[in-house]
Amino acid sequence: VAATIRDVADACGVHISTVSRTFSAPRLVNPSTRTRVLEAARGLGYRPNRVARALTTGRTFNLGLIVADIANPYFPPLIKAAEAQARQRSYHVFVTDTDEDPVVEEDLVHALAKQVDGVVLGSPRVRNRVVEELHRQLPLVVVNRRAEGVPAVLMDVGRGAGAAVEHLAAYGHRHVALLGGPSGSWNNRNVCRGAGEAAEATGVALHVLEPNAPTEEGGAAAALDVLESGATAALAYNDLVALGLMDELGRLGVRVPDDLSIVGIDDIAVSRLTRPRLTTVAMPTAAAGRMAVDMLLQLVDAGPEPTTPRATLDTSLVVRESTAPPPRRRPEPTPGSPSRRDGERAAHTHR
Amino acid sequence: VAATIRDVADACGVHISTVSRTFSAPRLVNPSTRTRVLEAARGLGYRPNRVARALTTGRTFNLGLIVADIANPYFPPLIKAAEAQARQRSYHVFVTDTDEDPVVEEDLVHALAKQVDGVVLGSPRVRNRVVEELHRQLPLVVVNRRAEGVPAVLMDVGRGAGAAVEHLAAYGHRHVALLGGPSGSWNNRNVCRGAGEAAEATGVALHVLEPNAPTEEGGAAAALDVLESGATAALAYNDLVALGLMDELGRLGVRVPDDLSIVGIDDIAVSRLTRPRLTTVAMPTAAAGRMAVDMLLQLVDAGPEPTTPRATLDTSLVVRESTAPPPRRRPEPTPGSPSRRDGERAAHTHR
DNA sequence: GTGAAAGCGCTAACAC
DNA sequence: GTGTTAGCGCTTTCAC
Repeated sequence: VAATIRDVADACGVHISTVSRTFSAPRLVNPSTRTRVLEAARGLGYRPNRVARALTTGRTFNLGLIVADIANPYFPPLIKAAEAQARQRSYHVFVTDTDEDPVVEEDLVHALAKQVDGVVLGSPRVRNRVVEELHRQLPLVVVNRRAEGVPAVLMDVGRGAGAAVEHLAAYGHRHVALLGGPSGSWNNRNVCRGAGEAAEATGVALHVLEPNAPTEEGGAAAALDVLESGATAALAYNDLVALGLMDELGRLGVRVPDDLSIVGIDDIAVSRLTRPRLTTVAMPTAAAGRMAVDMLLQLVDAGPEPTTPRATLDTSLVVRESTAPPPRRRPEPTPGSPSRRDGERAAHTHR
Repeated sequence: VAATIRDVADACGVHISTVSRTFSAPRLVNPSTRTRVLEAARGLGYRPNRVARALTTGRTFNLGLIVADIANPYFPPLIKAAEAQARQRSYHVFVTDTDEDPVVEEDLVHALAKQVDGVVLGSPRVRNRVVEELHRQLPLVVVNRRAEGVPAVLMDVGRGAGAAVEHLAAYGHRHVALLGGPSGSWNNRNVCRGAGEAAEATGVALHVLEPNAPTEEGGAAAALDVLESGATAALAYNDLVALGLMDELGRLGVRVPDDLSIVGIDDIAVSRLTRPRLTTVAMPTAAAGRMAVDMLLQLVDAGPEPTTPRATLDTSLVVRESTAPPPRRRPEPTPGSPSRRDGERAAHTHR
């Protein structure tokens, strides 16, 4: 039902190549015929078919952006910055979510392959081997991952995690629990490394706990483990985990920061709105999104550089209210505090 | 550099159509040649070019999902549900963000047009005329918008807003401030209507304030207006606005709910983590996402139905801790409380 | 400045 | 079951 280039050509008695030029290289066509074509096109509601165009030119003017979990507030600033940057260069960004599943992630790159001019892989969950392999098949920039020969935007979370541990040590904490994240995540390895080194340097005992899901639920689920570990402070893989933990501790009658200190990582928007406000390691996600798009576009326009670009952005510790000196006695749950997360929900709904 | 269908055909001495069939209609080709083709394909790293395929078939097996602001936690559950539903039917979802800009929104639909089999327009900001026009050009399902002849998934936020006002009235509030949202939003019109009707019915005076951005910043910016309005309670266009307002009121020394009650709309995940926990109107966003994809796929597979489907989902008031009876005296800001949002940030960063 | 012709990578009748 | 042919909508040499 949509008008094609031929309809427009017929409508104003020119060859299709003239119509084509009017849209892709207007300067090559006589101004008067150009306006005639444009008018006919408008009358018919014609728009060049981007799929057909892509088939001949090999260019789509789309970029793909793949993230592990779009519901994690960590990603939106990165996404929006990437989109803004791309839009400025007349590219569109297609965002997709892998649900933290490496298989889905790999599948998505392949699915996007010919439909975009390049892909930004945000915090990949696939293994390095796969990243390198994918990079051979299409322009690829990776965020928070080091892979051989693959352009990358890195955020120095190791330092940030280290600063967090030092901050806790300075308060006098001697036992810190570390709530790990996805094992496929470069980010997580760096958190562990950075925290570990700082712990060693400051003589703090680091209790590394099994990773749960990197979500509020994961954080809530870890509450008892944290208490049992005997730690007086916890460093969480991300703010969501920290917030979930903090909330669950509240239910258990453990006060933050009086009984237990908590540090998150990411500095998502809401961390500033909770009570207590969350102490956290701020990640420069917007800058990372912008930069990833810049690198990708350079890759697309100019081909692979002789030297693979790699940018590392600084993180910084933001001290708010969820950290304090350790209590005299180790924290314990107050028996009798119910732990139902949605108790308030069932009772009051209209109709 | 990527292998084409011809490379595979040559590699195993068959015609390209046989290769084509092995991928799009395997049952039509002899099992033995099929495995030969498959092996050659694997050896060459061949994958059918989805763009080329789309050009002939007219089908991409992609869906577009356009949202006003991906950073608004209202959308992710809808997005994830839509993706899950689509994935189950082997479709991919491309998400894009309009930045609340109607012009970008319209442009995005056109850009997506031939690259997807249909689009879900989540909470459109464009005018109805435009929605109807777009619907004529490609399969389209709209969320939270009624437009002539356009399939829609609606959430009955009017009722929810009404329930919120009734809840406040029952507590004894007589003056309620209403913080409106984007004027292009059907949702906002319904909030206003629902709240207005309930206010009338319960004898509550509704103070409708100028809409700010539907974000935390917008809510914070409205704090003084709310106080000046003389209201003892506020209903916000969404949870983000409510949370921003609540936080700013805290800075001004106004206590929630003791001095002022607040009700949000959406029930985003974090509304359960703030102190006080936010009373809000829960929106069934995940169900809406699922349903929108179902409708769209039906539209794509079966063509337009004789009768345009329209589903309306219920909303429900979730009473938490941000509402209470009005104070004896009207709330006033405590002079001397500074209102710097990021004051804590500048001071403590490592290096 | 414009037309003619070839072809991007694939599918879909239609023969055989 | 497989090969042949035409063509999806567009761009891009190459002539004129």
